[in-house]
Amino acid sequence: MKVKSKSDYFTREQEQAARFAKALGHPVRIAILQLLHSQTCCYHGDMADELPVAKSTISQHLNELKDAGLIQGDITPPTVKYCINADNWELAKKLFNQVLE
Amino acid sequence: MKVKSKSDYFTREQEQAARFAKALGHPVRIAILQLLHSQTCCYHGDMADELPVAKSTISQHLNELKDAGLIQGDITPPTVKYCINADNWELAKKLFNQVLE
DNA sequence: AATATTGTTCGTACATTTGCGAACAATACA
DNA sequence: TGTATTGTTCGCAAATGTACGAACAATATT
Repeated sequence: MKVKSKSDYFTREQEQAARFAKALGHPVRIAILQLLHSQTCCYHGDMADELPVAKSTISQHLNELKDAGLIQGDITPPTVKYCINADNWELAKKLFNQVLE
Repeated sequence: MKVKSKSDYFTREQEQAARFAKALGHPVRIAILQLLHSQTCCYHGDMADELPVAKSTISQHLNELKDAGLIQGDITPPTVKYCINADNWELAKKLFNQVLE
């Protein structure tokens, strides 16, 4: 007998808004997004120089932003150039504004 | 000898944006904000009826939203009427929009 | 083939978050 | 004074998040 799954209680918009918000919910990730947006610093290594955390930690934060769809990586070894996913960023802003109409 | 504290690496805006975002980073809390905004359901008990979590869990989520400054509670025992903190909600939206200019 | 550069993954440790039911507090009512 | 009603707090368990250095992978350079 099938019990109503938890994901049925929330709309896709609610889940998506929460997902985006969670990804933004750390100062390092906010800073990463701003660095990416400034265009002067799209490479992982450049960010590691700017931010007060280990590069492995930055890798994790980059992954979370990537999984949330807020950024995308352009791999040309040995460097990786990260960019903001403009479409999803717009979507995120739209959802946030939409939460309270 | 004073070592640079971690909070010095991020601006107040970055910290505040991350704080708001973190508070929004859960479907239940998104739903709570929307229920509050709909005005038909400002009491804790009403939310407990709508949401698929225990009332004690809702209490925790309400506290997190309150601590983040996104809502405020109007206590008239035995009920508590929660309302959105409009000023901070505006600030949050402003900060989110401001993150990427 | 060695070496250097860039970034990810792994292993570990610790803190925070999420969730529940039980117990508690505070008021209103019988 | 019982007894509902409404929410919060407590105690616990499990999951997730944060952070680091070491090890690894992939390429470019010597």
